[in-house]
Amino acid sequence: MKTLNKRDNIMKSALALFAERGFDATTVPMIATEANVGAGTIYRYFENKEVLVNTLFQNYVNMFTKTIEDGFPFDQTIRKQFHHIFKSMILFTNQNEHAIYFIKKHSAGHFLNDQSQTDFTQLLNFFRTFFNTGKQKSVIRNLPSEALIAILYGAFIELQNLVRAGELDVDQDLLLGIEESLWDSVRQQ
Amino acid sequence: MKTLNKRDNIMKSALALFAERGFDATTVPMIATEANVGAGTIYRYFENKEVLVNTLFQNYVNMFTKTIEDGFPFDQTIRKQFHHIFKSMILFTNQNEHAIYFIKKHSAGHFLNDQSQTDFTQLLNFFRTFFNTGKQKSVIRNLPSEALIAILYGAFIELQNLVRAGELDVDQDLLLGIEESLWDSVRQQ
Amino acid sequence: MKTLNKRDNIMKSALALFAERGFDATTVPMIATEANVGAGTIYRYFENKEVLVNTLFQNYVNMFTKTIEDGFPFDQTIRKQFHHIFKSMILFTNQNEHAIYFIKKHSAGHFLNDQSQTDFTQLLNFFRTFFNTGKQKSVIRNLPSEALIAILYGAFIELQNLVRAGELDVDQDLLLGIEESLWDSVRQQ
Amino acid sequence: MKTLNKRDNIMKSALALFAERGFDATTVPMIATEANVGAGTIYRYFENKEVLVNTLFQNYVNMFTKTIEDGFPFDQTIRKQFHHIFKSMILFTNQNEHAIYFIKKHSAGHFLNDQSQTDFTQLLNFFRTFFNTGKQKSVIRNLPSEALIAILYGAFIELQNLVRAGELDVDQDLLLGIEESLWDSVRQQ
DNA sequence: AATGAATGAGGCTTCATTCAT
DNA sequence: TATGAATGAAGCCTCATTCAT
Repeated sequence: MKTLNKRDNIMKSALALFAERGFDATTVPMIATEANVGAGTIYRYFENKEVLVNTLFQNYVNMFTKTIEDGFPFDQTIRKQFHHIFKSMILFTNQNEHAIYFIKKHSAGHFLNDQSQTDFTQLLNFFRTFFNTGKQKSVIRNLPSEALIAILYGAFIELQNLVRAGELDVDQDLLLGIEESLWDSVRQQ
Repeated sequence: MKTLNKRDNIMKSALALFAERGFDATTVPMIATEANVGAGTIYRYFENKEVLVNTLFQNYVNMFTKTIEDGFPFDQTIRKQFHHIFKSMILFTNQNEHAIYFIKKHSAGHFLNDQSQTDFTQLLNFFRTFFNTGKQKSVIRNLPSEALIAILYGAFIELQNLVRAGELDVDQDLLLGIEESLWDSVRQQ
Repeated sequence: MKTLNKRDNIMKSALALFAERGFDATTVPMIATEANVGAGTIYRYFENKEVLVNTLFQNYVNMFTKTIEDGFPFDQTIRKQFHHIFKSMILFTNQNEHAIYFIKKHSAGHFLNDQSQTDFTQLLNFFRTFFNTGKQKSVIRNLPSEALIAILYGAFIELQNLVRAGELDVDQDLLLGIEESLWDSVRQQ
Repeated sequence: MKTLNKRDNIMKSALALFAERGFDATTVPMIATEANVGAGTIYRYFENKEVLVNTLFQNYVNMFTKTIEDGFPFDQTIRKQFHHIFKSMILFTNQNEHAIYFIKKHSAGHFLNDQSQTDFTQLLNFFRTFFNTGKQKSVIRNLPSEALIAILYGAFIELQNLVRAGELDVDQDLLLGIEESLWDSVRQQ
C-alpha cells in the first residue's frame, strides 16, 4: 500500500468499501480513513462521490472487458473460447479482489451515468457476440443470448460471492468442475 | 391497489422501491408517496425503517420457502423434484413481482436481524438438502452444494432480472429451454 | 376516578403527568391513555395542549390562593396569620396531590399566557401583602418581600418535593418543626 | 464571547437556553444559532443532545461542589462553616450565570445518566454531612437533614431566581440579611 | 359525543462537501 | 498540495392535531 499514490489509494479503499457495504452505506470519511488521507483530499482527485463511483465502475468494467478480450482465440473452437472466457474471469477476480462483487452490486445503481452504462453494455456485448456465434455454429443452446449471459454471469458472480465470503475454497479440481457445469448450461446438448 | 389495506399498501410500495433502489437509497417519504399515505402513517405499522425491511424480507423469504416446499414430490425422481423447484420459483416470481430481486439485493444487508438471517438460511437449506440427496444418488454433479446453489440461484435471479427489466419475454418454450439449461448445469453428465 | 366526568378526568391525568414529566415531555396520547379516553376527546374539552396547561395552571393557582385566603385571620397576630398560611399550604398539598409541584415546575413556562401569569402574580401578592404588613409591625425581618416570599415558597416547595418522592415522612412533630424553621427564617429576631 | 473556543461557546449557549426554557423546550438549532455555529457543529463536540446536557450538568454540579469544598473551615464553628457555604454559593452563582438555575431545573430530569445522578448526590452529601455534624453539636435544628437541605437549597435557589430575573438587586446588606435569615431557619434556637 | 387512524410540521442527527489554514 | 473543522441540506422519526366513522 506504500507504493500506491494517493489517487490509487483512494480508489482501492473505495472499491473495498463499496463492495462490502454498497455505495449508499459508505461515507466519504470512511473512505478517507481507510485510505489514510483527509476527507477533503478525495475531492482533489474526484469531483464528488458519484464521480468516484462511476470512475471506479468504468475502470473495473473496462479492465474486465480487456481481460476477456486479451488473447481471445477467435480462430479456435467455441469450447476453447469458452475456456478462455472462464479463465479470464477467474484471472480478473484473482487480480482484482472485490472488483467483481463491486461491479455486480452497483451495475444497476441509481448513480451510474451514461458512460458507465455504455461500458457495462460493451462488456455484455462481448458475451452476446460469443453466444451468437456459438448458436450459429449450433454449439451453443438455442436460447436468447440475454438469457445465456444471465445464466453464465449470474452463476459466476454468485460463485465468486461464495469464495469471497470464505464459504468455498477454490482448487484446480473445483474450478474444472465449475467450468464444466457452466459450459453444460450453455452448450447445445 | 384500491382493495389493499394501508399496511399491505405500504409493504407493496416498499417492496418495489427496495427492489429498485435498495434499502439505503430508498427514503421513507418515497415509500409514503408511493403508497399514498403520510410519512407518519408508516410508523403506525412498522416501528422503523429497519423493522419494515426485515418484515418484508422474512415475509417473502418464507413465502418463497413455502412455495417450494408445497407439494414437493419427495418420492419421485430428482429430475421431477428439480422440475417442481423450477416451477415453484417461476410461480413465486409471477405471483410476487419484485420479491425475488428484493430478496437477492438485500440478503447480505447490514440491517438484517437474526430472524431474517435464520429464515434465509432455512431457504438455502432446502436447496442444500435437495442437492445432497441428488449427489448421493449420483444424479447431481459432484460439486459442493454451496456451489450448486450459487449456480442455480445466481442464474435464476439474473434471468428474472432480465424479465423484470423487460429485456426477455417469457413463453412456454423459453421456460422449457431455461429449465433444461439449469438442469444440465447441475446434473451429473 | 369513576365518579369524575371526562373533563375532570383529563385534568387530573394531565396534572399528574405534567408534574411528573413536565409539559414538553408529556404527550397528548399519554394524557389520553392515563385518562382512559381517546386522544381526540381531549380536544373536545380543550382547544389544544397549551390551553389545557394554562387551564390547569390557573385552576390550581387560584385554588391555592383561595385556600390561603379562606378564613384568613386578618385581625390576629402575624404569627397566627403565618400559622394559617402554613396550615393552608399543607392543606392544599394534601388535597391536591401533584398540584404544588405542577405549579412550581411550570410557573416560568414558555407556554403560560397572560392570564396564567396574572393569576400567579395574584398568589404572590397575597404573600407580599402579608410580609409588608409584618414588616410594618416590626414582626417580620427587614428584607425585600420578594426575598421573603422566595425563602418561604422555595423552601416549602422543596420540602413537598421530598415528601412527594417519599424521602420524607410527615407527622405532626415534623410539621411543627418545619413551621418553626420557616417562621424563624422570616420573623424579626 | 470572542475569546471562547467553539466547544465552550456551545456549552455557554446551551446552559443559558436550558436554564431559560428547559431541556425539552430547547432545540438543537436554537443552541446553534445562539452559539453562532452550524447545527452540525454541535455534534462534533457532543455525541447528542443528551450527552450535551449531561456534560453540562456534571460540569456545573462538580464545580459547585468544588467551590463549596474549597477552603472549607472544618476546624471552625458551625456558624463559620455555614458562612463559608453561603459565601461559596454566592460566589458560584456570581461566577456562573444561569448555572444554579440550570442545575435546579434539571436535577430530576429524565435524561440524566447515572454519572450525573451520582455527582448530584455527592453535592447533596456535603450538605448532609454538614447538617449531621451540626445536629450532633446541638447547633443545628433537630430536623431530618433532608428537610434542612431542602429548606436551605430551595430558599437559596428561589432567591437566585429572583436575582436572575432582575427582581432583586443584591448589595452587601441584603446578602447579610439573607444569610441571617437562612441561618435562623436551620440553627437550633 | 367519542374515537383513534391518519397526517405533516418540526425536531434530532448524519454526512457530502467546502474552505481556511 | 493536504487537511479536517465546519456547514446545512436532507433523512428518520415523533407527536399535536384533525376528521371520518
